[in-house]
Amino acid sequence: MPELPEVESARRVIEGSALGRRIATVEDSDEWVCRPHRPGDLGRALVGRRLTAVHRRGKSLWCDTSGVGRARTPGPTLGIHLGMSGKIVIADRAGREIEGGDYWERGRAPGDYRYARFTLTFADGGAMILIDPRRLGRVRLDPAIELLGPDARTITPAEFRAALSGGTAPIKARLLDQSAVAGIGNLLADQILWQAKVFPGRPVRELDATAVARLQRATHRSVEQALAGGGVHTLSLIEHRRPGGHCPRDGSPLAHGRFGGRTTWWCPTEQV
DNA sequence: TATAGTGTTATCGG
DNA sequence: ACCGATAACACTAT
Repeated sequence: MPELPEVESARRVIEGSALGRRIATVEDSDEWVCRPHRPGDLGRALVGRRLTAVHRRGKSLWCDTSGVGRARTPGPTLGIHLGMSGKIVIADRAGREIEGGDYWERGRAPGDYRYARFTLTFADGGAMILIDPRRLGRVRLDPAIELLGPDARTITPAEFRAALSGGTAPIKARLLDQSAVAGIGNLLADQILWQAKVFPGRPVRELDATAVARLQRATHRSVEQALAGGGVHTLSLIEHRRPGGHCPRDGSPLAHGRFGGRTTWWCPTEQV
């Protein structure tokens, strides 16, 4: 289930395997995932076009589309959000599947399309499919990407300081606020706070400059480690984030509670 | 059987 | 109005 690193691997799969193929049919009948569009809207907008590029900011993906036929005017962008249980599957011409990242701990058999919520069929016979059991993902045209904060992978120190300044929210709630910093989910937030040795419930206005700097470095380090390791599950705190788990640095029993509306785990001796 | 869950957003309350 | 907390969304796994 995707946070920034998993969404980036889905982006790379689309980039490597879906660009340039002409869209022949669109299955957009899931009115919840495709809201506010009506069934048929996405098909009318996309059939005959090709995906020409795929971008990511935070956990949001969007594809540029070509003009139809010889028309120069590009089409709308196709926005995709994976929600909590979304996954991109690409089938090549031979029907073989490439999955968008291995972040689904629970395996899915190739060819299991029970939870297909949106499908582009290409003229060459392949397809790009959004598999999403919980239907918390989203597909829509021309999504408002500008509402998101700077991407957590590339945010600058000045942008990071601005994102954390002002307000009274616990730092964990602010890290989860996609309009402040885009891409940090519940697990990544716990890892970042643990790495920076900051208590998740600390109000942002109480953070001094050194804590903010530690948080920024921890954000970059955690994102890069998760990208290299194949997902947020491979991060050190996350592997111990369960009942009976201990801090991988000092061995203290981990504490858990609720901040920003989400279950939170932390080291009660190091995170202050 | 009851509950929690790696995300987002509308709504509620201070 | 601003800010933060909460419930709802739909479904699966424990």
